[in-house]
Amino acid sequence: MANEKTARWREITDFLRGDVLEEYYQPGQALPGEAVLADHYATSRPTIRKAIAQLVGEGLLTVAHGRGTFVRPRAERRLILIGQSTHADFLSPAHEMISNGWESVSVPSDAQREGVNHLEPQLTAPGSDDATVLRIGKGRSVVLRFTYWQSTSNRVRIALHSTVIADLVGTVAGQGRERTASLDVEPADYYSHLEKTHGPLRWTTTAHSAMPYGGLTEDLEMESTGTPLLVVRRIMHSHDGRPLEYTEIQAPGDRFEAAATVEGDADADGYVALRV
Amino acid sequence: MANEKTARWREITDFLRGDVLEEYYQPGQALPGEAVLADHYATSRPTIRKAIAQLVGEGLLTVAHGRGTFVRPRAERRLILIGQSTHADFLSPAHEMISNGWESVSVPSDAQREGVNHLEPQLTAPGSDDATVLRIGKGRSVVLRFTYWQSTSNRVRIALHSTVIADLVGTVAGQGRERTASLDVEPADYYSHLEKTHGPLRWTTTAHSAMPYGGLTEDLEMESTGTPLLVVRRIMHSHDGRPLEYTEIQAPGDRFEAAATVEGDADADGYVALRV
DNA sequence: CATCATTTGTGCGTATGTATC
DNA sequence: AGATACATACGCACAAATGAT
Repeated sequence: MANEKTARWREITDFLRGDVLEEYYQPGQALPGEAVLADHYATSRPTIRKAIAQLVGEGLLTVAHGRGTFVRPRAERRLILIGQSTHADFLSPAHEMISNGWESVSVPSDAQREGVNHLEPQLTAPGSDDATVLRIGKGRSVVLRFTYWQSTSNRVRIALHSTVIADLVGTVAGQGRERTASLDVEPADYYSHLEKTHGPLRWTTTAHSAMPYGGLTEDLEMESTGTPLLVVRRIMHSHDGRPLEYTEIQAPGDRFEAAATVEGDADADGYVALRV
Repeated sequence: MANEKTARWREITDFLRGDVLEEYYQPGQALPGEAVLADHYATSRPTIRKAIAQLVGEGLLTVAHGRGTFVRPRAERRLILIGQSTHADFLSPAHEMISNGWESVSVPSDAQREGVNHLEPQLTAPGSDDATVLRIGKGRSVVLRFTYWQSTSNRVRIALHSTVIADLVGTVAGQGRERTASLDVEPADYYSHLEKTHGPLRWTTTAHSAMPYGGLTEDLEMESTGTPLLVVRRIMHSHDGRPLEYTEIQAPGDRFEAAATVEGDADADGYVALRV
């Protein structure tokens, strides 16, 4: 026997997914209310809600409080060109991004970061990602800069972080909580300084995906679930291969893609968002 | 006043996420049982389950029926090198991937595809993605090949698809359901044939992320939720920019990253999985 | 502007099933 | 076999957002 019974909510998930993929419910269209669906499938509202939650997690539906459940339209993805020959410091103050259709925005999570402003260099202990990527111990110090950019054309946001090993742009004395530092180099001069002291520089660019958590979904104004992040990392290496700095771009995965090589005319309109 | 009340399950989500990120619960470690947590936070089991479900969706926890809830360890990511100069046909029969540490595997969803075998060229109507990427109408035909590869070293899987516009490798007569076709070119010769007839070829390689759905999570043996896909697409263009074929790689987003440029010695061990 | 119907969100209780050890 | 832990499912009540009246 052993009837291999599938959970009711999974069955309903499959039914609804089928209806969405076959465009029985079309993009942007509202699904019947939860009560109606519960009635239709002869089940309870919690079971329907579970099925819907699953499809939201798969990126196929969005739910709007008080309005209804909708088929999520697929957005066009803009390109982040990676592995380019030029390697600008996107976190340099007054970067040319402003003239390229981006504007700096403040985000909800700014409220939690008292006294820390966008682009203001901040001396801190490395996070575990920082420590791994830069191959340093947790006892060392890094200079952190970050900001949020919003495209003026379509309001899509990205988060930008830069992490530099602190010793390279300043003098760090002591360690742990006793640590003091004087930063000898202006942020605008970081890249040229590092080129002088550790060049010729080499670069590694990677793209991966992850799920956003905490306030990031709100900061980037993403759908709360069902949208992965596209994370682009560019690591600056010294001439002998030691990591010096890295720039991380966090972008909504439904609105951006990374491209290594592009077919000719794609460059034309606002299709290319960033050259990394 | 206006107390801005946050939902209880969100508060608990934040508590638990903090505990995980600060490694109060360490990677691989089990959390207390749902009943214990419910008691600890003076709430009910469904509320605890909702918080846990959220963190599973964020990729921080995994739940094992009958065993417990665990902090998800972070796996190393292997590289998919994109934008390389060589452009092999990964779907060619007996491709050298076998000698490079990959083996072909059958997957659960094979059971649903009656009569269709891996790597067996299949004449079909283009899916909506195919139609968009290849810039053809739904009325045209394409030749589809696909297979699943598993790394012999760490058992990680990827899915590979290739879609060729059917006219380019065979003769299609009629349309719609009346369509018949004779494929004039052997799959092993697709690339050389297209080079001859439409070369010199040009290539575009992109990487994006998306949420997997349907049987794909099982086929790739991914965590059922909380893991995005990394999708790498390589499009073959004719000398005059017309898309001819495209190869799509679907990989678990927690196990792979795409890299455009790599720092020297990364090549050494099994770190580089694929050159696309 | 206020009200009301509709729709989704939150939360608890309860019962039972199934997997693991 | 029994204990423990997670999974499924239903019912209920009330809160909050939305849009129409």
